[in-house]
Amino acid sequence: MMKDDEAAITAGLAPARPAGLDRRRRRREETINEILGTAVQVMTEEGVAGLSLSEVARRMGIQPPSLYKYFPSKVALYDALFLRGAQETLDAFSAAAAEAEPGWNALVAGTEAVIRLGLDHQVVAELLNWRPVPGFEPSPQAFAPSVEFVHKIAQQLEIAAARGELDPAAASEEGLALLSVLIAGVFSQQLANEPHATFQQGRYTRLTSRVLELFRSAYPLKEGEQ
Amino acid sequence: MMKDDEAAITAGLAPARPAGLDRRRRRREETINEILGTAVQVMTEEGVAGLSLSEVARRMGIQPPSLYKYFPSKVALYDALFLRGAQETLDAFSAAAAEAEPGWNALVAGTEAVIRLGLDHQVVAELLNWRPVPGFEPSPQAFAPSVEFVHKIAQQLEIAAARGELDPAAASEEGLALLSVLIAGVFSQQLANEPHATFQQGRYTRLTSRVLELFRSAYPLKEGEQ
DNA sequence: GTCTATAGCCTGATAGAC
DNA sequence: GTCTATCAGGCTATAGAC
Repeated sequence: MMKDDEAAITAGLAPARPAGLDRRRRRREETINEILGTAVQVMTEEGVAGLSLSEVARRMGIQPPSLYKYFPSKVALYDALFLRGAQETLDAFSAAAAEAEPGWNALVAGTEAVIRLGLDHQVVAELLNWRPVPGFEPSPQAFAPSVEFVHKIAQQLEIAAARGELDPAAASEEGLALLSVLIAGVFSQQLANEPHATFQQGRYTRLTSRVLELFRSAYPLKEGEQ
Repeated sequence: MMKDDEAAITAGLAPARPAGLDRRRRRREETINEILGTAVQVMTEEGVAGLSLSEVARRMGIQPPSLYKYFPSKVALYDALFLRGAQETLDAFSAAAAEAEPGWNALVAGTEAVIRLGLDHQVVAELLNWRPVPGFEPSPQAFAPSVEFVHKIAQQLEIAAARGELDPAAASEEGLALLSVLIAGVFSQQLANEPHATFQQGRYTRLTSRVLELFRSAYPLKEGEQ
């Protein structure tokens, strides 16, 4: 059984000054990335919970014990996948939001970018948003980007309220919960019922902007607000 | 369990043949129900995909091969769980809707009942709404109640439109998709983030009526409609 | 319909040689 | 860091006695 070790992040950063060590570290990171990529492939075929270290090793042409030089346990591998996925999600939101006008427009752009990313990396999205692996919970470090992500959404809600694009009540716990319900609804319906559709054509994802407008209409500006 | 006591009691009273066959069939159904119930327990602890026939047998105090007298394979067991869950969901919706005024009120009552049922039977709800078991797809028979369920919702949308509670545009493919997005959003967020909360207290489920009102406002009556 | 026994796989993880 | 060898267990499913 899984010993339920510390789900430590194992992308160990050695102090490494000399040049030879640098190259070795780079090779190590490449191998780690190959393991993560192969793991995603396996999960895509066998389900998130169906990940098998033996199968990963088999596909990489190495022996299972070698994997333990990079990840001390299966849980640690899940943790690394979670961390990478959460960071990518945060980056996608930030990048899309940064290119739009701050406030409501940034929120819409960021949301769409995150849904698109999730469609492209479905198993990772499952790992991030649901709880498909009993016994696995992300470590605080792996979860940190997700926290930051929520924080950024709240920020944009506040900006939108300050700009008079939404009623200030939208920038609240309730507003955040409502927004997350709408986005999760679009995403989970699409994934469960039509996982291979594109964002544009998906029966549910194509409702994204309609749903976001619905959110906006839930917090209409009151008389006298800008 | 108590099955043995019951068998002992009825053994002396049972008339010759016809009733004997009857009793045997009833016992068989009881065993099947016990298997299904135990399977739900195991899935609750180990995840939907973590269901193990050996573990079911262990908890029932029988040997694994005995299970094969009732279900020819593990997939067949999943299928039976799916069928039972889908039927219960349909029944819950129908019962709640029947007690309310047909149309919008019935839709609201039915929706709430289904979400409550899902909260009480979370693993079954996962099996019904997501795809947690790679390689398992419900058979047409097991899926039939789900089809009927969607049909009933569409019916109530039409009734609501006919009664002038919604714009007729709500009774469309798009309206159905939008409604399913909203309900799935509430449910999946609650399950993923606060699975142990009650319907009343859940950070997301308590938004249910707010979200349904939002749906209604997405299809406002036009001038001149009743 | 229950059981024992077992086939024929799979898994995660460790020890230790090279 | 790679390997072989192996532990110690898990699993689904089948065969056949009772």
